[in-house]
Amino acid sequence: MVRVSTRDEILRVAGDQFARVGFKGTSLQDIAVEVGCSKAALLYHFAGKEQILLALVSTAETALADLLADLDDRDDETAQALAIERFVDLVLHYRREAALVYEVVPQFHSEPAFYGVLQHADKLCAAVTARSGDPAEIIAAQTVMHGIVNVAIDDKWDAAELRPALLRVARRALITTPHHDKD
Amino acid sequence: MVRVSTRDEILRVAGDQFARVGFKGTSLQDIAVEVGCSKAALLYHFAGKEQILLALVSTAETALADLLADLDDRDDETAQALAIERFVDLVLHYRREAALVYEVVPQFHSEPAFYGVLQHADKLCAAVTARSGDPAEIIAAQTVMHGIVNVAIDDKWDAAELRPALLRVARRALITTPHHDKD
DNA sequence: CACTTTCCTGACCGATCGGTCAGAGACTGT
DNA sequence: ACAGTCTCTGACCGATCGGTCAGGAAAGTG
Repeated sequence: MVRVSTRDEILRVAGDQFARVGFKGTSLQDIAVEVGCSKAALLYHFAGKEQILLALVSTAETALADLLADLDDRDDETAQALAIERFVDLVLHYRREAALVYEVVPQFHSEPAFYGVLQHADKLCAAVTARSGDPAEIIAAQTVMHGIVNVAIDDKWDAAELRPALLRVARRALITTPHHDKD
Repeated sequence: MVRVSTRDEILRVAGDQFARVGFKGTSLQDIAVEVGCSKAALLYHFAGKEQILLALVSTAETALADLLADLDDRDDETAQALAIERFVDLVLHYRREAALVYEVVPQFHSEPAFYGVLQHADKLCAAVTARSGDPAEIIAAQTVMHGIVNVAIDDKWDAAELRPALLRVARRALITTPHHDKD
């Protein structure tokens, strides 16, 4: 039996609920019941409901920052290919956190605490368009990225099945260089 | 000054709010304030909060059913091309309703009232994959469709700019026939 | 004119929301 | 044995939630 700290368990359960039914759609009571503790215990570990979300988002923000750092000294085409692959892997690894960044964070559009992660998401969007700046390419990138995050949330498919399929659709939709993608 | 019925105004405002911050994230009070009537007025026109959502979704369901009917007697490739184009136009015309179908309805997974529209969405998904049945193609279709709906919600772009871009990304990602798409 | 229907309001209801607080139990170092 | 810290609980708080209800203003209808 693995000993998991209550704090980690809260984050796991809350991330799952937030991603499935939204921030407002999840009550502290819901989380507490699934964790198996009292509502007051949640508020012992976190200063408030919003702080739980913040902790989850900051996990995603760190992962996103690492990804962007690896893209820095590459040329546009290499960075684009790498960004696509790393983005898919990131989303598959942090399914819930990614869903939060793309689904619930935008609802807090005036919250300064989320500026960082949204800025990172914008940079990543630029990377997967190979910094083209073309509005149509940006729209395409956002379509694919939002789509990937959405599909990754529901557990109809597992990661092994999802990864090649998502990589293929992303490359088809986003890479415009003459040579074609391989499966 | 155009006279709009309170009922239509409620649907407009509620659709907007539901799509932006979710069903649970929108209170009847919020809707009433923006409509400019009392909360009780909402409940005079609709039997409950959920009935407002239901009315909005049934609008989408009707539009979706019309789309599917046009696909019936076509061969797979023609139906696929038509489905993609009609889907984009449908989403651009019913932005809020489409967002509801793809974002908030799945949160009510056990609600029989939504079975119809979800079934329609599944059929449409099959159509845009040219009925291939290949899991990878289904994943691709769901990615693109979810992405399109997501991008269409926020009003960063207008329909005129969005339409060609969405059509292009959808065709690139989903059409596998040897001949390529044109812009 | 009286009568009905349509549309809407303000007051109110119980339930649930996020959050506070005093204190209990377990463990640690002295 | 004692004090202190960490983790957690049950009782409780004011605010807000979705929803109900009696009744009023306005507009048709006889």
